[in-house]
Amino acid sequence: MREKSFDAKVWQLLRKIPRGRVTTYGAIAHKLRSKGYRAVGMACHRNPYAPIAACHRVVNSDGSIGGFGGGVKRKIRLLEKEGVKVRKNRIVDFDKIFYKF
DNA sequence: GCTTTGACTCTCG
DNA sequence: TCGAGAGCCAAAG
Repeated sequence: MREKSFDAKVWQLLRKIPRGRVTTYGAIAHKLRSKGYRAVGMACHRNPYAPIAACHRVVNSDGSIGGFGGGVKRKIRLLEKEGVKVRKNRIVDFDKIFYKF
């Protein structure tokens, strides 16, 4: 695996996130040796692996949901369904469910 | 090939 | 706790 665009790498990483766990754009960017936090977010938005890449499991560094194509509410709903508790657009026990690569 | 945009993050008040 | 401003990277036009 190589010769892939920055976005492709992001999608590959997202798919590694276990269910019930969340990560941050910064963590992904750091893993990619880049500071393109924003680029990571765009990769999710442009992600063709919608159901494969856990774009909804990626949140802001503060544990806030951030944004989601289609509605943040939708993202929260998915997270709660996976076992992640969300309170006022913020992840509960974010430090505990935070997935480190 | 340069300019604009975006699902971000950090710092200051 | 919340709001505003500045900085960084990559893809699309």
